Formats: sequence, C-alpha cells, structure tokens
Amino acid sequence: MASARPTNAAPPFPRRISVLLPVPLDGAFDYLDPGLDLAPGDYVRVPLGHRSVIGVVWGIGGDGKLALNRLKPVQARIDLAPMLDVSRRFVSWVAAYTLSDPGSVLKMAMSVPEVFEPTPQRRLYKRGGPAPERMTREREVLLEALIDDRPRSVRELARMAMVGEGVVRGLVDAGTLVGVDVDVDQPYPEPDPTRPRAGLSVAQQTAADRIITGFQNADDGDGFQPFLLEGVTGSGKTEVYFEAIAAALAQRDGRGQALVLLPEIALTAQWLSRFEQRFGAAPVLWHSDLTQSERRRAWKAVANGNARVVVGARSALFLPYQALRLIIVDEEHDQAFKQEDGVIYQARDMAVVRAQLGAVPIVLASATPALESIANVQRGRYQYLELPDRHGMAQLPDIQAIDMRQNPPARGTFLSPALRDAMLKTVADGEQVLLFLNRRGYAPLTLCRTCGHRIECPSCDAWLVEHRFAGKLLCHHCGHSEALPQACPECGTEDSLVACGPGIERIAEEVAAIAPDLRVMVLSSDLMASPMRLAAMIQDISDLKVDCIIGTQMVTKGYHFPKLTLVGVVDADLGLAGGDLRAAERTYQQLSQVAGRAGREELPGRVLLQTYMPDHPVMAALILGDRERFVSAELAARSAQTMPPFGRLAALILSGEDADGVTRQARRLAATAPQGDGITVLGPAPAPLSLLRGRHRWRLLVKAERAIDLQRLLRQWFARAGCTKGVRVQIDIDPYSFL
DNA sequence: AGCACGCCGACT
DNA sequence: GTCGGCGTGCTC
Repeated sequence: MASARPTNAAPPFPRRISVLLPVPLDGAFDYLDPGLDLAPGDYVRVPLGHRSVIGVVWGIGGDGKLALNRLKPVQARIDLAPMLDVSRRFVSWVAAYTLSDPGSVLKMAMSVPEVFEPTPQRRLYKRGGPAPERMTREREVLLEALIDDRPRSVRELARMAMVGEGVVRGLVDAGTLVGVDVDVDQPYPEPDPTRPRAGLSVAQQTAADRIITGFQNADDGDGFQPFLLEGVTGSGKTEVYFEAIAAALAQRDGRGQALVLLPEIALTAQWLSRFEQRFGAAPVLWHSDLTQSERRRAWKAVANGNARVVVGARSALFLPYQALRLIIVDEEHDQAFKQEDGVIYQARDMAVVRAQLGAVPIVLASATPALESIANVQRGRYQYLELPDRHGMAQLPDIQAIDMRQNPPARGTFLSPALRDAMLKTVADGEQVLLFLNRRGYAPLTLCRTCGHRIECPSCDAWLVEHRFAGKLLCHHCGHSEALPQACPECGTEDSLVACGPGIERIAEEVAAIAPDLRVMVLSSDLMASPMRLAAMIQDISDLKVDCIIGTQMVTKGYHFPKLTLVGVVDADLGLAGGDLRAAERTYQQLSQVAGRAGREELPGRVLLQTYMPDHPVMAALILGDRERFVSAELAARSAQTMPPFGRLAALILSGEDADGVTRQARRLAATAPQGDGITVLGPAPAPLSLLRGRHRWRLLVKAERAIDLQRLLRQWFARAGCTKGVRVQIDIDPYSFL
C-alpha cells in the first residue's frame, strides 16, 4: 500500500512528527522534521539525552504535549525500506496486549543495531585494465579462466584458475584486475516454488488445497484464515505446509514472503535438508545462535524482501517483513513459544494476531494441538485440517505402563526389571533404545545423611543439581555453580553427602552397570558443545553407532531414527508434579511426542512408561491411544473452572531485593484489587521460587471471564495502587509457568 | 535501556 | 587533595 507522499498539503518545515524509540519509555517522542519529508515507518536517527538513537517515525503531527521550541530535530533518515504499517500496528498491538511499553516491543523488531550503520564492504576484483606488461604462463592461465565479468575475491580467482594467490595480486598491482567494493551482505539465493516435488497423498493434497484457497482473498485485505493442521508424527504435515509456502512465494508478483516459526529445539538439519530438497535453496534462519553478521544479513534481507522464507524461533515474528503472505507455526503446542522474560508473550498467539493484521493465512501444525487451538476450532474460529494416516508403512507404537508399585526397581536404581529386560532384548535384536528423562544432571538433590542438610542455591529457593560429568553443583534457575563438597557444608561430616533421585547422567551410570558393553549416548542441552557437535551425534545415532540414547526434552522432536524401536520413559509422572494448569496437557504432549520416536517405517515401536499412577487420566489416555477423550475431559474441566481457554488469566510477579518492600507492595496491590462479576484475584502468595537470583518474589493471579477487558482492568488497578521503588512488577498475560 | 550527575572511600 | 563506586532520575 505504498502511496505517493502528498505534495499538495505538505506542511511547512520544520514540522512535528512522533518517533518511537526502541527504549523502554512510555510512548513515542515528538521531534522536528527539519525538511526530510519523513513519512511513518521511516527509520531515523534522533538525539535522546546525551546520545543518539535510531527510531521509527510513528506518526505525523505528534502528540503536541511538549511545546514546539522544546523539540529536537531529527538528525537523519536511514536509507532502509520503511517499516510497513502492518508491522507498526503489530508492535503497538503486542505492547497493549502484554502491558509493556511499545519501545520494548519495537526493540524486538530492531534487534540488530548494525543494520543502521553503513554495510561493511569487501573488495572483489575483475578484469578492467590493460594486459600486463610482463606476461607469464600463470597470468595467462588466470586471464583465460575469467569467463565472465563477475567480481570475485582473490581466493576465489586463484582457486578458479588453479594458480597461487600471488599471481592474482600481481595482476592487481599491474592494473589488469581492478577492485570493486561490494556489500559483505550479499542477497540469499531464493527458493524456487516451481520445482518438481514428490507426490502428496490425497489427504495431504486436500489439506494443502484448503490452505492455498486462503490466498484467493488475500489481495482484498481479507486473507486472514487460521488453520489447525493436526497429524501424527510422520503424517506429512511438513509437505502440506511446504505447498502453502510455495503458493505464498508466488503472491505479490512472485515476491511474497513466508515465515515458519519453530520451537528453537526443533530446527534440525533433517528439516532443513527437506526444505532444500523441495525449494532448491535454504531458508533464511533466525535464532539466538546466529553470529552478529548473520543477523545483520538476515535482518536486511527480511526488510528488503530478499529473504523469502524465514525459519526462526519466536523472535522472528517481529522482523520487519516487506511482503509477508503466510505464517506457519510448527509444533504449535510447544511451550517454548512462550517467551518468559523481557516482554512476556506467547509467540503462537501473537503469530495469529500478526496474520490477522496482515490479512494472511496462518497454519498451526501439531501432532498434539494445544487445548487453546482445539477450542478455537470448536468455536469455529480456526479451520481444521487433519492428516489421519501415517505416511508410508509405519505403525503407531504400542504404549504400555509399567506400574512401579508392582515392578519396583532395586534400591538405589531407577529402571524397573521390566524396562531393563525390554532394553536388553531390543539391543540384542540389533535395534536401538531411547531412555527419556526430562532432568539434566546426575541427581536433583544432594543431602547429608548425618544432619539432613540439603544443598541449596545461595540466591534461589531451589536445590542445586549435581552434574557429575562436569564435577559441579549447578542451579538450574540462575546458573550458579560450585564444586561438589567432600564434607557436609552444615555439619562438616566427611563422605556423608548422598545423591537423591535420578538425572540422565545417573541413568547412564545405571545402564553401564547393567550392560557394560552397551554403547550409550547421553543427550542434554548442557552437554551440547555446539550445533555441529549435536549434528555429529545425531549422525552417529543414524549410523547405528549407538545402542542406547539417554536424553532429556531435547530428543523428543524433529529426529527420525528408523532402528529406534523401544522408548522407555524413566519417570512418566515427573511433569505432573507442581500442579499448574497445564501440567496434564504438557505431560500428555511430551510423552506422546517422545513415544513418537519409537518405530518408523517397517519396524513397529514400543513404549514403556514407568509410572506410580497408571490410572491417571494422562497415562490411561496414552495407553489407550485415546487422545480425544483426554482432550474433552481436560476441556470440560477447564470450562468448569473458567480457566483458559474459557477464561483469561494474568499473573503478576513482584520482585525485589528488599523482602519487606516486595511484601508491602504485594499487600497494597491486594488491597486495591479490582472486584466485580467474573473477576477473581488470588494472592498474594510467595512465588513457588520465592527467592530467585537474589530477588524475593510474590505473585498474584487474576482470573477473569473472557468477555472482560483484562488489560484495561489491570492498567486502572496499577494506577490506583501506585508503585514502590525497588519493586518490579512483571505482568504475564496468559501465564504458562506458575513459577 | 543508557548515560550523566552526585555524593562518600582508598590512592597517584 | 583526586579517582571512582553505583544510587536515582531523565531522556521529545
């Protein structure tokens, strides 16, 4: 919707404009446009206090709160494609929804400060001058190898002609080759949606067609169409949304962009190679491990439209797209989409908002959709697409519980005889075993046998976790690390400390004791030196160099190992503790996700769940494979309690170094809490981690009916209550973690 | 978030 | 006598 700037009504300069800065301030600031003819969306450099920052023109005319003579002039306009109206509206929307300041949200869209500086240049060379006075054999070879006029680096030229780099430099000095400076950030190769692809099943084709039909209304600004795409692992969801991506790329005269959001962990080499096979080029990646120059290149390519398909973690949602025509949220149920610090938001939910503002289709894909998404299908807000059958010959795994009350492990061990036997038999058959335990380290608790002292983190209200491989005690909440002491720090007794409970390192030890010849691999985030290392380990598993994989969370998604036929869940009950709203749902998702690792292609898989409560609805549903019943029971329970998705929740977390101050502010908030029909305020209560990183924490929980404008209610409440210095109030709309 | 101003301890 | 610790307050 780029329109020519009005020339007839152009006001005289300097004129007042408002600029939003990526700084946590109340709102936009007014500046003077000294005659740059700035328009909304332009990136500008402006003075702020004693420094100079880059912001975005948010509007013409400003808010007028400050007298004209107090305004400072804009210093310069940055030469970048302006941030589109839809991105700016998205920033404002997210800020209002999450009750954060718009500057903090804008910052997520401008997260690469280097893009506002001139792009670094790199010198390349091409034929440009006369032949050298002194000609040598090698120089001749090089000049003949110059088949085209494309500038190349010294190294590239040397390699092309199979001569030394000295020969190239010699011709540069002789003036035969001339230097050309080019941006170091070259455009990305673009994916080709027209490449031939493997055939789709009828179900896949039907689903893909439904999504693609969504594009028909896109150019009327009526293209918002949310889809929930449900299909078990291996049902071919990826191929379906690849078709939608191909259609999106063809939009906007073949300049359309698509965004695929994945939980950080699911961005695997396997996924990428499938993408490249389909489109002949890699997508542009956006995640926290990018180097500074990769981020700069990616950001610019998104902003200028060269990045056609972006695959990223949640923050990719805030990039300033030029022509975003489709959003895919894969593994949409994954809790990793919930951003828990800084601006707290649910990326899946914000993606739906972004799609709505942009009037484009969005596909939420999962084998185990979030209850929220299912409820949206039931309300008729999302269209439902199902891929019923497993692609190929694979069968769904057989899931059984091992009742740990009937089949207890030997004292000091954690694998029941039944699981041990199954494991040994599987390996004896030349197949692979995965033991899943979502707990890093060796043992979650170390205590003194003599005095009962438990080793705790000095700055959190949490136990330190022994990491035996690293020889340390670690706090999983703040990263505090200390050496494992010889004697009890409390009573001084030597050799009295005992490890309680299992982590994956301890399971590895137990497996080694049972079967010393087994080739065991332990996989968890803290043992992972680099993505390269991970890729090598994954390859080792595929190459059958490993018999038994012992892993956390990490192993639950994205990988396919054909010879992996047994999954043993060491503690299926683990996720049910803590009793937060989504504990059952999360446990179901996690366990069914990990169960999906068992058996693929021709080998059937088997899953054994070690549990002390085999009759728990989660276990019963997993064993019967009756997800539907579980989901409807959960939804009914949530509905009865007016809990999400049938009610709204907001958590307030007050924190500060001064315990009294925090307590006082918590009481003050409670005393002024909103009251009324359909509103309940619970608390204040000490947060489950009442001391975290040296800060004391209290929480309040606000429960409201769906019809209530929760944000407005909260804003009024905070204005009423005032604040206390040194006490931070974090607002978590739609909280997930209750910690 | 920066960044400066400002008011109290150990050092050329 | 200065250098410098980080507390608090402002930035159109």
